[in-house]
Amino acid sequence: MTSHPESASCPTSEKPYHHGDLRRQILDEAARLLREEGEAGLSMRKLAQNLGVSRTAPYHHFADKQALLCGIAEEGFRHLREVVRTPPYIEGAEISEAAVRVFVRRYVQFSIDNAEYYELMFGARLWKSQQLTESLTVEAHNAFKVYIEQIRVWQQSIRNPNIDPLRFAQVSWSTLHGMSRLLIDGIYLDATAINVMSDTAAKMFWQQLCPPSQVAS
Amino acid sequence: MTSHPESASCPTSEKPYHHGDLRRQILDEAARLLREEGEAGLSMRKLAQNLGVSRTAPYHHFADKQALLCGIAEEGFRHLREVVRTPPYIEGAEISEAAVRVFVRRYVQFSIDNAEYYELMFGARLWKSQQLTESLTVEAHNAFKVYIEQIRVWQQSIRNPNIDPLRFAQVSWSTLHGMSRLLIDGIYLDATAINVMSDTAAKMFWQQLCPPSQVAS
DNA sequence: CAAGCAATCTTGACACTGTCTATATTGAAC
DNA sequence: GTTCAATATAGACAGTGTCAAGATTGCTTG
Repeated sequence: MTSHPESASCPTSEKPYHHGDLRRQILDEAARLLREEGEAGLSMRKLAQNLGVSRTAPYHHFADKQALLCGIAEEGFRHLREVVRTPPYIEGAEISEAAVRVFVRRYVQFSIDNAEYYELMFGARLWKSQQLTESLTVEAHNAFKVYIEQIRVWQQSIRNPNIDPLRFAQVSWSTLHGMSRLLIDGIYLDATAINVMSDTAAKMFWQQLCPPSQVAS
Repeated sequence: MTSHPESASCPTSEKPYHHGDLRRQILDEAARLLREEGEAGLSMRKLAQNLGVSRTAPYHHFADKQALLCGIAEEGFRHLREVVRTPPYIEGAEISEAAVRVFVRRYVQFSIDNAEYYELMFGARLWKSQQLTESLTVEAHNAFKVYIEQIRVWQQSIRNPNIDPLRFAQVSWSTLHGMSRLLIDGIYLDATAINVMSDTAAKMFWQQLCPPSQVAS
Protein backbone atom coordinates (compact mmCIF):
# COMPACT_ATOMS: atom_id res chain seq x y z
CA MET A 1 0.00 0.00 0.00
CA THR A 2 2.56 2.59 1.14
CA SER A 3 5.31 1.28 -1.08
CA HIS A 4 5.26 4.42 -3.21
CA PRO A 5 5.61 7.30 -0.80
CA GLU A 6 6.27 9.76 -3.63
CA SER A 7 2.87 9.05 -5.16
CA ALA A 8 -0.05 11.43 -4.73
CA SER A 9 -1.61 9.44 -1.92
CA CYS A 10 -0.41 11.57 0.94
CA PRO A 11 -3.43 12.99 2.75
CA THR A 12 -1.50 14.13 5.81
CA SER A 13 0.14 17.10 4.09
CA GLU A 14 -1.68 20.28 5.07
CA LYS A 15 -2.99 21.62 1.78
CA PRO A 16 -0.99 20.63 -1.29
CA TYR A 17 -1.36 23.15 -4.06
CA HIS A 18 -2.01 20.36 -6.51
CA HIS A 19 -4.95 18.37 -5.32
CA GLY A 20 -3.93 15.24 -7.20
CA ASP A 21 -7.27 13.48 -7.34
CA LEU A 22 -9.64 16.32 -8.05
CA ARG A 23 -11.38 15.02 -11.17
CA ARG A 24 -12.45 11.84 -9.44
CA GLN A 25 -13.65 13.66 -6.36
CA ILE A 26 -15.57 16.19 -8.44
CA LEU A 27 -17.50 13.41 -10.14
CA ASP A 28 -18.31 11.75 -6.84
CA GLU A 29 -19.30 14.90 -5.00
CA ALA A 30 -21.41 16.07 -7.93
CA ALA A 31 -23.30 12.79 -7.97
CA ARG A 32 -23.80 13.05 -4.23
CA LEU A 33 -25.17 16.58 -4.51
CA LEU A 34 -27.50 15.55 -7.32
CA ARG A 35 -28.81 12.66 -5.30
CA GLU A 36 -29.31 14.54 -2.08
CA GLU A 37 -30.42 17.96 -3.29
CA GLY A 38 -31.55 17.46 -6.86
CA GLU A 39 -30.38 19.22 -9.96
CA ALA A 40 -31.07 22.64 -8.47
CA GLY A 41 -28.66 21.84 -5.64
CA LEU A 42 -25.69 21.25 -7.89
CA SER A 43 -23.57 24.28 -8.65
CA MET A 44 -19.97 24.49 -9.72
CA ARG A 45 -19.20 26.86 -6.89
CA LYS A 46 -20.75 24.79 -4.13
CA LEU A 47 -19.01 21.79 -5.55
CA ALA A 48 -15.63 23.48 -5.33
CA GLN A 49 -16.33 24.79 -1.87
CA ASN A 50 -17.35 21.37 -0.55
CA LEU A 51 -14.08 19.95 -1.86
CA GLY A 52 -12.05 22.78 -0.40
CA VAL A 53 -10.76 24.22 -3.65
CA SER A 54 -11.32 27.53 -5.37
CA ARG A 55 -14.38 28.19 -7.52
CA THR A 56 -12.57 27.88 -10.82
CA ALA A 57 -10.49 24.83 -10.02
CA PRO A 58 -13.05 22.38 -11.50
CA TYR A 59 -12.78 24.19 -14.83
CA HIS A 60 -9.35 22.65 -15.32
CA HIS A 61 -10.95 19.21 -15.41
CA PHE A 62 -14.24 20.00 -17.14
CA ALA A 63 -14.65 22.63 -19.81
CA ASP A 64 -17.92 23.78 -18.30
CA LYS A 65 -20.86 22.54 -16.27
CA GLN A 66 -22.28 20.77 -19.29
CA ALA A 67 -19.07 18.78 -19.70
CA LEU A 68 -19.20 17.77 -16.05
CA LEU A 69 -22.75 16.51 -16.45
CA CYS A 70 -21.66 14.58 -19.52
CA GLY A 71 -18.92 13.01 -17.45
CA ILE A 72 -21.39 11.86 -14.83
CA ALA A 73 -23.79 10.49 -17.43
CA GLU A 74 -20.91 8.60 -19.03
CA GLU A 75 -20.19 6.79 -15.82
CA GLY A 76 -23.86 5.97 -15.59
CA PHE A 77 -23.85 4.32 -19.00
CA ARG A 78 -20.85 2.20 -18.13
CA HIS A 79 -22.64 1.12 -14.99
CA LEU A 80 -25.87 0.36 -16.86
CA ARG A 81 -24.12 -1.79 -19.41
CA GLU A 82 -22.67 -3.90 -16.65
CA VAL A 83 -26.03 -4.36 -14.99
CA VAL A 84 -28.00 -5.24 -18.08
CA ARG A 85 -25.42 -7.40 -19.75
CA THR A 86 -25.03 -9.85 -16.92
CA PRO A 87 -25.07 -13.52 -17.96
CA PRO A 88 -26.80 -15.71 -18.74
CA TYR A 89 -29.09 -13.41 -20.71
CA ILE A 90 -26.72 -12.32 -23.41
CA GLU A 91 -25.89 -15.92 -24.10
CA GLY A 92 -29.55 -16.69 -24.51
CA ALA A 93 -29.22 -20.36 -23.75
CA GLU A 94 -32.51 -20.69 -21.92
CA ILE A 95 -34.84 -17.85 -22.72
CA SER A 96 -38.07 -17.87 -20.79
CA GLU A 97 -40.65 -15.56 -19.32
CA ALA A 98 -38.79 -15.75 -16.05
CA ALA A 99 -35.62 -14.51 -17.75
CA VAL A 100 -37.49 -11.58 -19.24
CA ARG A 101 -38.95 -10.86 -15.83
CA VAL A 102 -35.51 -10.70 -14.27
CA PHE A 103 -34.31 -8.48 -17.06
CA VAL A 104 -37.14 -5.99 -16.58
CA ARG A 105 -36.75 -5.93 -12.85
CA ARG A 106 -33.05 -5.31 -13.17
CA TYR A 107 -33.48 -2.38 -15.52
CA VAL A 108 -36.06 -0.67 -13.36
CA GLN A 109 -34.10 -1.35 -10.21
CA PHE A 110 -31.01 0.19 -11.73
CA SER A 111 -32.87 3.34 -12.68
CA ILE A 112 -34.23 3.70 -9.18
CA ASP A 113 -31.00 2.91 -7.39
CA ASN A 114 -29.10 5.33 -9.59
CA ALA A 115 -31.79 7.91 -10.19
CA GLU A 116 -29.39 10.83 -10.22
CA TYR A 117 -27.37 9.17 -12.98
CA TYR A 118 -30.39 8.00 -14.92
CA GLU A 119 -31.88 11.47 -15.08
CA LEU A 120 -28.74 12.82 -16.69
CA MET A 121 -28.22 9.84 -18.99
CA PHE A 122 -31.64 10.22 -20.57
CA GLY A 123 -32.56 13.81 -19.89
CA ALA A 124 -33.19 16.61 -22.33
CA ARG A 125 -30.61 18.69 -20.47
CA LEU A 126 -27.85 16.84 -22.27
CA TRP A 127 -29.44 15.41 -25.39
CA LYS A 128 -31.07 18.54 -26.67
CA SER A 129 -28.05 20.71 -26.01
CA GLN A 130 -26.11 19.67 -29.12
CA GLN A 131 -23.03 19.76 -26.93
CA LEU A 132 -22.56 16.13 -26.05
CA THR A 133 -19.10 14.90 -25.27
CA GLU A 134 -17.88 12.51 -27.92
CA SER A 135 -17.05 9.85 -25.39
CA LEU A 136 -20.57 10.11 -24.04
CA THR A 137 -22.22 9.56 -27.41
CA VAL A 138 -20.05 6.51 -27.97
CA GLU A 139 -20.97 5.08 -24.59
CA ALA A 140 -24.67 5.75 -25.11
CA HIS A 141 -24.80 4.18 -28.53
CA ASN A 142 -23.03 1.16 -27.17
CA ALA A 143 -25.69 0.77 -24.53
CA PHE A 144 -28.51 0.77 -27.06
CA LYS A 145 -26.58 -1.61 -29.30
CA VAL A 146 -26.25 -4.05 -26.44
CA TYR A 147 -29.99 -3.79 -25.85
CA ILE A 148 -30.90 -4.50 -29.48
CA GLU A 149 -28.46 -7.38 -29.51
CA GLN A 150 -30.22 -8.80 -26.48
CA ILE A 151 -33.56 -8.62 -28.25
CA ARG A 152 -32.13 -10.22 -31.35
CA VAL A 153 -30.76 -13.14 -29.35
CA TRP A 154 -34.14 -13.64 -27.72
CA GLN A 155 -35.91 -13.55 -31.04
CA GLN A 156 -33.57 -16.09 -32.64
CA SER A 157 -33.80 -18.32 -29.63
CA ILE A 158 -37.56 -18.35 -30.00
CA ARG A 159 -37.64 -18.49 -33.79
CA ASN A 160 -40.45 -16.00 -34.11
CA PRO A 161 -40.01 -14.31 -37.50
CA ASN A 162 -42.96 -12.00 -36.92
CA ILE A 163 -40.89 -9.80 -34.62
CA ASP A 164 -38.85 -6.96 -36.03
CA PRO A 165 -36.04 -6.73 -33.46
CA LEU A 166 -35.49 -3.01 -33.98
CA ARG A 167 -39.17 -2.11 -33.55
CA PHE A 168 -39.62 -4.39 -30.60
CA ALA A 169 -36.47 -3.02 -29.02
CA GLN A 170 -37.70 0.53 -29.43
CA VAL A 171 -41.12 -0.13 -27.95
CA SER A 172 -40.01 -2.38 -25.11
CA TRP A 173 -37.27 0.03 -24.15
CA SER A 174 -39.87 2.78 -24.20
CA THR A 175 -41.86 0.80 -21.66
CA LEU A 176 -38.87 0.30 -19.40
CA HIS A 177 -37.85 3.90 -19.76
CA GLY A 178 -41.37 5.16 -19.17
CA MET A 179 -41.80 3.13 -16.00
CA SER A 180 -38.41 4.26 -14.75
CA ARG A 181 -39.08 7.91 -15.40
CA LEU A 182 -42.55 7.88 -13.88
CA LEU A 183 -41.09 6.33 -10.76
CA ILE A 184 -37.99 8.50 -10.62
CA ASP A 185 -39.82 11.72 -11.31
CA GLY A 186 -42.21 11.02 -8.48
CA ILE A 187 -45.35 10.58 -10.56
CA TYR A 188 -45.87 6.93 -9.73
CA LEU A 189 -45.64 7.15 -5.99
CA ASP A 190 -46.55 3.67 -4.87
CA ALA A 191 -43.11 2.14 -4.62
CA THR A 192 -44.50 -1.17 -3.46
CA ALA A 193 -46.11 -1.67 -6.86
CA ILE A 194 -42.81 -1.60 -8.70
CA ASN A 195 -42.37 -5.33 -8.87
CA VAL A 196 -45.95 -5.96 -9.88
CA MET A 197 -45.67 -3.41 -12.64
CA SER A 198 -42.37 -4.87 -13.78
CA ASP A 199 -43.87 -8.34 -13.98
CA THR A 200 -46.89 -7.08 -15.86
CA ALA A 201 -44.57 -5.48 -18.39
CA ALA A 202 -42.51 -8.65 -18.65
CA LYS A 203 -45.63 -10.65 -19.32
CA MET A 204 -46.59 -8.23 -22.04
CA PHE A 205 -43.16 -8.53 -23.64
CA TRP A 206 -43.25 -12.29 -23.42
CA GLN A 207 -46.63 -12.50 -25.08
CA GLN A 208 -45.20 -10.48 -27.92
CA LEU A 209 -42.08 -12.59 -28.29
CA CYS A 210 -43.88 -15.89 -27.91
CA PRO A 211 -47.62 -15.56 -28.54
CA PRO A 212 -49.86 -18.39 -27.31
CA SER A 213 -50.80 -19.35 -30.86
CA GLN A 214 -49.36 -18.15 -34.14
CA VAL A 215 -51.81 -16.14 -36.17
CA ALA A 216 -51.22 -15.69 -39.87
CA SER A 217 -52.53 -12.17 -40.32
CA MET B 1 -66.58 42.89 -31.51
CA THR B 2 -66.01 46.52 -30.55
CA SER B 3 -69.30 46.90 -28.80
CA HIS B 4 -67.66 47.32 -25.40
CA PRO B 5 -65.22 50.21 -25.77
CA GLU B 6 -64.74 50.53 -22.00
CA SER B 7 -63.42 46.98 -21.74
CA ALA B 8 -59.70 46.27 -21.35
CA SER B 9 -59.14 45.78 -25.07
CA CYS B 10 -57.67 49.16 -25.80
CA PRO B 11 -54.17 48.65 -27.18
CA THR B 12 -53.79 52.18 -28.53
CA SER B 13 -53.22 53.81 -25.13
CA GLU B 14 -49.55 54.53 -24.66
CA LYS B 15 -48.56 52.59 -21.56
CA PRO B 16 -51.28 52.04 -19.00
CA TYR B 17 -49.90 51.49 -15.55
CA HIS B 18 -52.11 48.49 -15.12
CA HIS B 19 -51.42 46.06 -17.86
CA GLY B 20 -54.81 44.42 -17.66
CA ASP B 21 -54.04 41.13 -19.32
CA LEU B 22 -50.67 40.29 -17.87
CA ARG B 23 -51.33 36.86 -16.43
CA ARG B 24 -52.53 35.50 -19.74
CA GLN B 25 -49.61 37.03 -21.64
CA ILE B 26 -47.10 35.70 -19.13
CA LEU B 27 -48.35 32.17 -19.64
CA ASP B 28 -48.20 32.51 -23.42
CA GLU B 29 -44.81 34.17 -23.58
CA ALA B 30 -43.37 31.67 -21.11
CA ALA B 31 -44.58 28.78 -23.25
CA ARG B 32 -43.11 30.44 -26.32
CA LEU B 33 -39.74 30.91 -24.63
CA LEU B 34 -39.74 27.31 -23.44
CA ARG B 35 -40.53 26.05 -26.92
CA GLU B 36 -37.98 28.19 -28.73
CA GLU B 37 -35.10 28.31 -26.28
CA GLY B 38 -35.65 25.45 -23.90
CA GLU B 39 -35.90 25.53 -20.14
CA ALA B 40 -32.60 27.35 -19.80
CA GLY B 41 -33.97 30.18 -21.91
CA LEU B 42 -36.86 30.92 -19.61
CA SER B 43 -36.20 33.43 -16.87
CA MET B 44 -38.60 35.61 -14.96
CA ARG B 45 -36.61 38.71 -15.88
CA LYS B 46 -36.42 38.04 -19.59
CA LEU B 47 -40.10 37.22 -19.53
CA ALA B 48 -40.93 40.56 -17.96
CA GLN B 49 -38.66 42.42 -20.31
CA ASN B 50 -40.18 40.81 -23.40
CA LEU B 51 -43.60 41.87 -22.22
CA GLY B 52 -42.47 45.39 -21.43
CA VAL B 53 -43.05 45.30 -17.69
CA SER B 54 -40.72 45.52 -14.74
CA ARG B 55 -38.86 42.49 -13.43
CA THR B 56 -41.06 41.93 -10.44
CA ALA B 57 -44.41 42.50 -12.11
CA PRO B 58 -44.96 38.77 -12.80
CA TYR B 59 -44.67 38.10 -9.08
CA HIS B 60 -48.07 39.65 -8.57
CA HIS B 61 -49.60 36.90 -10.69
CA PHE B 62 -47.42 33.95 -9.70
CA ALA B 63 -45.90 33.48 -6.28
CA ASP B 64 -42.59 32.39 -7.74
CA LYS B 65 -41.12 30.73 -10.80
CA GLN B 66 -42.29 27.34 -9.61
CA ALA B 67 -45.89 28.56 -9.47
CA LEU B 68 -45.61 29.89 -13.00
CA LEU B 69 -44.37 26.52 -14.23
CA CYS B 70 -47.28 24.86 -12.42
CA GLY B 71 -49.62 27.20 -14.23
CA ILE B 72 -48.21 26.23 -17.61
CA ALA B 73 -48.38 22.52 -16.76
CA GLU B 74 -51.97 22.94 -15.67
CA GLU B 75 -52.96 24.30 -19.06
CA GLY B 76 -51.15 21.37 -20.61
CA PHE B 77 -53.23 18.88 -18.63
CA ARG B 78 -56.45 20.54 -19.66
CA HIS B 79 -55.31 20.35 -23.26
CA LEU B 80 -54.28 16.70 -22.92
CA ARG B 81 -57.61 15.68 -21.49
CA GLU B 82 -59.39 17.18 -24.46
CA VAL B 83 -57.16 15.39 -26.91
CA VAL B 84 -57.31 11.95 -25.32
CA ARG B 85 -60.96 11.99 -24.39
CA THR B 86 -62.28 12.60 -27.85
CA PRO B 87 -65.18 10.34 -28.86
CA PRO B 88 -65.89 7.68 -29.79
CA TYR B 89 -63.27 6.07 -27.57
CA ILE B 90 -64.64 6.92 -24.17
CA GLU B 91 -67.98 5.51 -25.20
CA GLY B 92 -66.27 2.28 -26.21
CA ALA B 93 -68.98 1.26 -28.62
CA GLU B 94 -66.71 -0.36 -31.16
CA ILE B 95 -63.35 -1.16 -29.64
CA SER B 96 -60.81 -2.54 -32.08
CA GLU B 97 -57.11 -2.63 -32.78
CA ALA B 98 -57.61 0.31 -35.09
CA ALA B 99 -59.15 2.32 -32.26
CA VAL B 100 -56.20 1.55 -30.02
CA ARG B 101 -53.90 2.56 -32.82
CA VAL B 102 -55.57 5.93 -33.16
CA PHE B 103 -55.42 6.40 -29.41
CA VAL B 104 -51.68 5.72 -29.27
CA ARG B 105 -50.92 7.94 -32.21
CA ARG B 106 -52.91 10.75 -30.68
CA TYR B 107 -51.11 10.58 -27.37
CA VAL B 108 -47.67 10.59 -28.93
CA GLN B 109 -48.60 13.30 -31.37
CA PHE B 110 -49.84 15.48 -28.55
CA SER B 111 -46.61 15.09 -26.64
CA ILE B 112 -44.59 16.06 -29.69
CA ASP B 113 -46.76 18.95 -30.73
CA ASN B 114 -46.77 20.31 -27.19
CA ALA B 115 -43.34 19.24 -26.08
CA GLU B 116 -42.74 22.30 -23.93
CA TYR B 117 -45.93 21.61 -22.00
CA TYR B 118 -45.35 17.87 -21.78
CA GLU B 119 -41.91 18.29 -20.26
CA LEU B 120 -43.34 20.36 -17.45
CA MET B 121 -46.42 18.21 -16.95
CA PHE B 122 -44.37 15.09 -16.34
CA GLY B 123 -41.00 16.41 -15.31
CA ALA B 124 -39.17 15.98 -12.02
CA ARG B 125 -38.82 19.74 -11.84
CA LEU B 126 -42.38 20.00 -10.59
CA TRP B 127 -43.21 16.59 -9.16
CA LYS B 128 -40.21 16.19 -6.94
CA SER B 129 -40.39 19.70 -5.60
CA GLN B 130 -43.19 19.07 -3.08
CA GLN B 131 -44.51 22.48 -4.04
CA LEU B 132 -47.23 21.60 -6.48
CA THR B 133 -50.12 23.97 -6.87
CA GLU B 134 -53.32 22.44 -5.61
CA SER B 135 -55.16 23.11 -8.84
CA LEU B 136 -52.37 21.35 -10.71
CA THR B 137 -52.60 18.19 -8.63
CA VAL B 138 -56.34 18.08 -9.18
CA GLU B 139 -55.94 18.50 -12.92
CA ALA B 140 -53.24 15.84 -13.09
CA HIS B 141 -55.17 13.27 -11.10
CA ASN B 142 -58.16 13.88 -13.31
CA ALA B 143 -56.06 13.11 -16.36
CA PHE B 144 -54.93 9.77 -14.99
CA LYS B 145 -58.43 8.94 -13.87
CA VAL B 146 -59.71 9.50 -17.38
CA TYR B 147 -56.99 7.22 -18.68
CA ILE B 148 -57.84 4.39 -16.29
CA GLU B 149 -61.51 4.82 -17.11
CA GLN B 150 -60.65 4.43 -20.79
CA ILE B 151 -58.84 1.18 -20.10
CA ARG B 152 -61.71 -0.11 -17.98
CA VAL B 153 -64.18 0.58 -20.77
CA TRP B 154 -62.01 -1.28 -23.22
CA GLN B 155 -61.65 -4.22 -20.90
CA GLN B 156 -65.39 -4.49 -20.26
CA SER B 157 -66.11 -4.13 -23.94
CA ILE B 158 -63.83 -7.07 -24.61
CA ARG B 159 -64.85 -9.14 -21.63
CA ASN B 160 -61.33 -10.22 -20.79
CA PRO B 161 -61.25 -10.86 -17.04
CA ASN B 162 -57.54 -11.64 -17.08
CA ILE B 163 -56.66 -7.97 -17.33
CA ASP B 164 -56.24 -5.91 -14.20
CA PRO B 165 -57.23 -2.45 -15.45
CA LEU B 166 -54.99 -0.61 -13.03
CA ARG B 167 -51.89 -2.65 -13.86
CA PHE B 168 -52.52 -2.51 -17.56
CA ALA B 169 -53.11 1.23 -17.36
CA GLN B 170 -49.85 1.74 -15.51
CA VAL B 171 -47.80 -0.30 -17.94
CA SER B 172 -49.40 0.94 -21.14
CA TRP B 173 -49.16 4.52 -20.00
CA SER B 174 -45.50 3.85 -19.24
CA THR B 175 -45.02 2.80 -22.83
CA LEU B 176 -46.72 5.89 -24.18
CA HIS B 177 -44.84 8.10 -21.79
CA GLY B 178 -41.52 6.42 -22.55
CA MET B 179 -41.93 6.80 -26.28
CA SER B 180 -42.94 10.41 -25.87
CA ARG B 181 -40.03 11.26 -23.65
CA LEU B 182 -37.46 9.51 -25.78
CA LEU B 183 -38.71 11.44 -28.79
CA ILE B 184 -39.06 14.76 -27.01
CA ASP B 185 -35.72 14.55 -25.27
CA GLY B 186 -33.98 13.93 -28.56
CA ILE B 187 -32.84 10.39 -27.85
CA TYR B 188 -34.96 8.75 -30.53
CA LEU B 189 -34.00 10.95 -33.44
CA ASP B 190 -35.68 9.25 -36.37
CA ALA B 191 -38.93 11.19 -36.49
CA THR B 192 -40.15 9.23 -39.49
CA ALA B 193 -40.36 6.09 -37.35
CA ILE B 194 -42.86 7.61 -34.95
CA ASN B 195 -45.91 6.13 -36.60
CA VAL B 196 -44.35 2.72 -37.02
CA MET B 197 -43.37 2.69 -33.36
CA SER B 198 -46.82 3.84 -32.33
CA ASP B 199 -48.46 1.07 -34.31
CA THR B 200 -46.09 -1.52 -32.88
CA ALA B 201 -47.05 -0.38 -29.41
CA ALA B 202 -50.75 -0.47 -30.29
CA LYS B 203 -50.39 -4.00 -31.56
CA MET B 204 -48.70 -4.97 -28.33
CA PHE B 205 -51.52 -3.43 -26.29
CA TRP B 206 -54.14 -5.10 -28.41
CA GLN B 207 -52.57 -8.51 -28.03
CA GLN B 208 -52.73 -7.97 -24.28
CA LEU B 209 -56.33 -6.88 -24.26
CA CYS B 210 -57.51 -9.50 -26.70
CA PRO B 211 -55.04 -12.41 -26.96
CA PRO B 212 -55.36 -14.69 -30.02
CA SER B 213 -56.36 -17.63 -27.83
CA GLN B 214 -57.19 -17.71 -24.15
CA VAL B 215 -54.69 -19.65 -22.09
CA ALA B 216 -55.62 -20.83 -18.64
CA SER B 217 -52.29 -20.42 -16.89
C1' DC C 1 -68.76 62.42 -6.09
C1' DA C 2 -64.93 61.71 -2.61
C1' DA C 3 -62.21 58.57 0.20
C1' DG C 4 -60.14 54.58 0.93
C1' DC C 5 -58.49 50.23 -0.10
C1' DA C 6 -56.70 46.45 -2.47
C1' DA C 7 -54.72 45.13 -6.64
C1' DT C 8 -51.11 46.08 -9.51
C1' DC C 9 -46.69 47.90 -11.03
C1' DT C 10 -42.06 50.00 -9.99
C1' DT C 11 -37.18 50.64 -8.28
C1' DG C 12 -33.49 49.04 -5.16
C1' DA C 13 -31.02 45.58 -3.09
C1' DC C 14 -28.99 40.94 -1.92
C1' DA C 15 -27.10 36.57 -2.50
C1' DC C 16 -26.30 33.43 -5.75
C1' DT C 17 -24.94 31.45 -10.32
C1' DG C 18 -21.57 30.22 -14.69
C1' DT C 19 -17.53 31.55 -16.67
C1' DC C 20 -13.94 34.75 -18.57
C1' DT C 21 -9.20 36.79 -17.69
C1' DA C 22 -4.93 37.19 -15.63
C1' DT C 23 -1.81 35.46 -12.17
C1' DA C 24 0.52 32.16 -9.09
C1' DT C 25 2.32 27.66 -7.76
C1' DT C 26 3.86 23.25 -8.64
C1' DG C 27 5.75 18.51 -10.52
C1' DA C 28 8.14 16.67 -14.07
C1' DA C 29 11.25 16.77 -18.46
C1' DC C 30 15.27 18.29 -20.55
C1' DG D 1 18.64 23.86 -12.57
C1' DT D 2 15.80 25.87 -16.00
C1' DT D 3 11.73 25.43 -18.63
C1' DC D 4 7.17 24.13 -19.47
C1' DA D 5 2.73 22.45 -19.13
C1' DA D 6 -0.56 21.20 -15.80
C1' DT D 7 -2.98 22.81 -12.12
C1' DA D 8 -4.62 26.05 -8.75
C1' DT D 9 -6.00 30.93 -7.47
C1' DA D 10 -8.39 35.67 -7.01
C1' DG D 11 -10.95 39.29 -9.52
C1' DA D 12 -14.55 40.67 -12.34
C1' DC D 13 -18.90 40.67 -15.13
C1' DA D 14 -23.41 39.69 -16.59
C1' DG D 15 -27.20 37.12 -15.42
C1' DT D 16 -30.53 34.90 -12.14
C1' DG D 17 -34.65 34.46 -8.35
C1' DT D 18 -36.82 37.05 -5.03
C1' DC D 19 -37.50 40.06 -0.94
C1' DA D 20 -38.76 44.83 0.86
C1' DA D 21 -40.55 49.46 0.32
C1' DG D 22 -42.76 52.75 -2.31
C1' DA D 23 -45.75 54.51 -6.42
C1' DT D 24 -49.86 54.35 -9.28
C1' DT D 25 -54.23 52.89 -10.47
C1' DG D 26 -59.28 51.17 -10.65
C1' DC D 27 -63.14 49.44 -7.88
C1' DT D 28 -65.95 49.89 -3.82
C1' DT D 29 -68.26 51.97 -0.34
C1' DG D 30 -69.82 55.81 2.00
